[in-house]
Amino acid sequence: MPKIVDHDSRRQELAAAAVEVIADKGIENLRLVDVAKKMGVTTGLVTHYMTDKDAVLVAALDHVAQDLISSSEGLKAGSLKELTDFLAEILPLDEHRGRQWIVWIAFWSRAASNPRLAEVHRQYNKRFRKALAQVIRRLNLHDDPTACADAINLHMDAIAAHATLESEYWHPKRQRTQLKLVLDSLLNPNERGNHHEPTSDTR
Amino acid sequence: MPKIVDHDSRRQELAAAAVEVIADKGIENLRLVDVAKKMGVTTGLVTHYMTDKDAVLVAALDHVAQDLISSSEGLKAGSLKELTDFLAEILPLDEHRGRQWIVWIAFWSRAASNPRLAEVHRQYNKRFRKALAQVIRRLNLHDDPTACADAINLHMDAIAAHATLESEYWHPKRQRTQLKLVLDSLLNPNERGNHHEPTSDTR
Amino acid sequence: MPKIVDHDSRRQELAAAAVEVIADKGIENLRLVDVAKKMGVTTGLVTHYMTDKDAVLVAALDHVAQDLISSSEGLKAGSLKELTDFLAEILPLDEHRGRQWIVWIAFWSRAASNPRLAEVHRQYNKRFRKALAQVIRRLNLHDDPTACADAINLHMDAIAAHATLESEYWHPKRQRTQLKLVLDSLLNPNERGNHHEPTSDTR
Amino acid sequence: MPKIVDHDSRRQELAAAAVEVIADKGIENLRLVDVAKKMGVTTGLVTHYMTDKDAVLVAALDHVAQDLISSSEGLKAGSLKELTDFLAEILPLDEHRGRQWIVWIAFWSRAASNPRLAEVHRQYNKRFRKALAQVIRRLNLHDDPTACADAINLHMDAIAAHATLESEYWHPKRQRTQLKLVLDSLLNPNERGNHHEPTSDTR
DNA sequence: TATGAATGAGCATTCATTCAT
DNA sequence: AATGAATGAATGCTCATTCAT
Repeated sequence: MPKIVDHDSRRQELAAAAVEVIADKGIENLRLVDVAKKMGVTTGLVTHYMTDKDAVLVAALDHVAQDLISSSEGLKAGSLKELTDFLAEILPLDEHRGRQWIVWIAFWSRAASNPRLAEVHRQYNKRFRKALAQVIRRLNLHDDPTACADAINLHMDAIAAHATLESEYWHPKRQRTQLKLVLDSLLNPNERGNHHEPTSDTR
Repeated sequence: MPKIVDHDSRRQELAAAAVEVIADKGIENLRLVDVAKKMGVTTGLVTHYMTDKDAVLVAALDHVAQDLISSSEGLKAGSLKELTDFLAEILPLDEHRGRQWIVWIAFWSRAASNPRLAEVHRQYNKRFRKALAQVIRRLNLHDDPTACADAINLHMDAIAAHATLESEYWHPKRQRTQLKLVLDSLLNPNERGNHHEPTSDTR
Repeated sequence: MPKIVDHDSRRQELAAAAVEVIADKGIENLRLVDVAKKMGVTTGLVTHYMTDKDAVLVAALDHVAQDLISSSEGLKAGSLKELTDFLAEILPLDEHRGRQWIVWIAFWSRAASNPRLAEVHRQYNKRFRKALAQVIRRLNLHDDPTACADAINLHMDAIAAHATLESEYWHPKRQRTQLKLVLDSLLNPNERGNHHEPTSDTR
Repeated sequence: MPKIVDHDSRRQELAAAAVEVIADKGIENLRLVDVAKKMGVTTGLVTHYMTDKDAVLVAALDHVAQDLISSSEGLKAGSLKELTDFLAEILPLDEHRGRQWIVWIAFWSRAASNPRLAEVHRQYNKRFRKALAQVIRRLNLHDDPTACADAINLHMDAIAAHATLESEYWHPKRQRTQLKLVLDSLLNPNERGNHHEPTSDTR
């Protein structure tokens, strides 16, 4: 009997390898040979588990999104401070997070012309916004949790995107300050009474 | 006697054609042949005016950035309302602006592995932030104009990016609401006294 | 204790499966995986019983040739009519025969660059011609049985080949008419006295 | 202005080169690189004039069919003898004709799974049969010219096919004898009155 | 005996780039 | 200035074959 291999874990390894290559060379320079090399296998192995290059891209996007977003679900934050800290932990403040964001952002333009990638993007954003809205609602931080969750979702992406492009300007301290500035402006734990009418759209 | 041709305007036409192709097919599907076809000329013409494909990309990025940013410099906004309206005008609320943003965003990941593109990005962001900071300072909307300008710069990119990916969710109305939410939270024409200490960095 | 397996029957199954795949997809699209799939086994099984792809091809050709030719040996035809009927039975008048001929013909070009396949072809043609010549001689249908057998051998292949390519034109009725036309012209049960001198070559 | 090139003649050269390669190595071993090499150009040139490999195949088939069939149209044969001689001239009696027939036959199985190739095959057979039928009718060689033309069309293909597979057995003399045997049996310049009822189908 | 994981050579195809005209 | 013919490197993908289990 041949070696038994867990197909799923093999696909995860491939996705992880693809993520590394994208972080290193950019998505436009992703070659299946490099993904294989990074895993120490051959090109044939890659197409053995993935139907084609597109599938590798989808797997890579999904993999990195999982890493970035997963911890947000079931978030136990008990205060604005804790929420801020949690979000700061996701920002590209260190090498590892930086590489993840490079990959996440690399797919933005790709998704514009690739429905499958766009769908993955949509799903993860939706989950992230939902998780955020729950916390905002629970802690009573704003009377339009949906719009606020939207704003935070956007701002996280934006800080990260600019940090990958202008890393010198967007050093860790500035990222934190920026995050705090926006969260503090948007959310107010004590003084309620917001002039924005809640958005009814809850999708 | 050779035909007299305005080199600069020819290069502008090429850049504009490249922008169209990118908006249509995505930057990863940009072929020089298609750029030439869009202009009704041959491939040779493209390489006659541009040293190589990279130069075409730089020109395209520069072209679209010019379109998006130019109006912000020397901005005459006399109130928060006018600033908001001006910014809304830049958002991808219509087809034309939408295509411009697709292109601008397409270069985000590209810039990560291409210094020349990153440089263009940096320059335009800097100019945009500077223009915004001036208005904020002039109208006395916040006591840390730089950080606020940063936040707005980020948020504009973020709204646009998500709008290109999730156009259904980010319909024009939601884009406006989101913009207003953030600007109103950040900037306050009357009630001054901000708890953030001004950032000293002014680059 | 290892399972007891009849090697020969296993190889026959493989050959039959290969024949089906060729009839379905064409010989140039024959993949060993598909042969395995058709049998419900794995690729490894195929190479376990066949040294390589070439061996599979040879086996498939042999298998289909056997089906097409076998009944001709020891043919008991007692008249031109019976001979004609027998030959008609081999023609691609129905789905089953049609598929067999597709495969037989598929090997014609293949054999041109593959000695082993050419050899199989030669052997079966020789046996078929010999069987035909015997009948012609026995029934005294022509005084050059060899040349006549050649002609019939050729014509059977030709009708079948054209029938696979132009199935609409070469509908069953036309195939029969054509066969009868040629046999009646060539062979004459009563009126002997033929102006062709018998070919001496009997290989 | 660049070198002006006659696209059509370039495509003809490519087709001719492809024919040579097929005759040399068999259609299943046709590589575009070899076609290019045979012409002394590069692979890029091939795809510059042909959309893909399939187009090369179609062009090659068309090219060889033209060579084989063309002379039959407007055939001036004034007797059965002249018709026989004309047909003999087409048979693979020499190296050159032999190579052409190898290619023509190579496409038989290919056509079974490729509609475009099948169509070319059909067209040329139709034209050849039509040309033959005209001669038979003009010389009054048979009262069912269509069926006879069919028979001759078939028999030419069959002799050639077997000659490529069993060249030793089907030496030039046997090919001629076989052709004469069948033509003489089928067609009779003097003794008319055929027992076959003419086929009405004239397509 | 049979499996199926892994290999890696082979090949069509794409496309930026060059250059003679 | 502009053309477009030709190049050739680069790369995704296919698939026969090997081999450990």
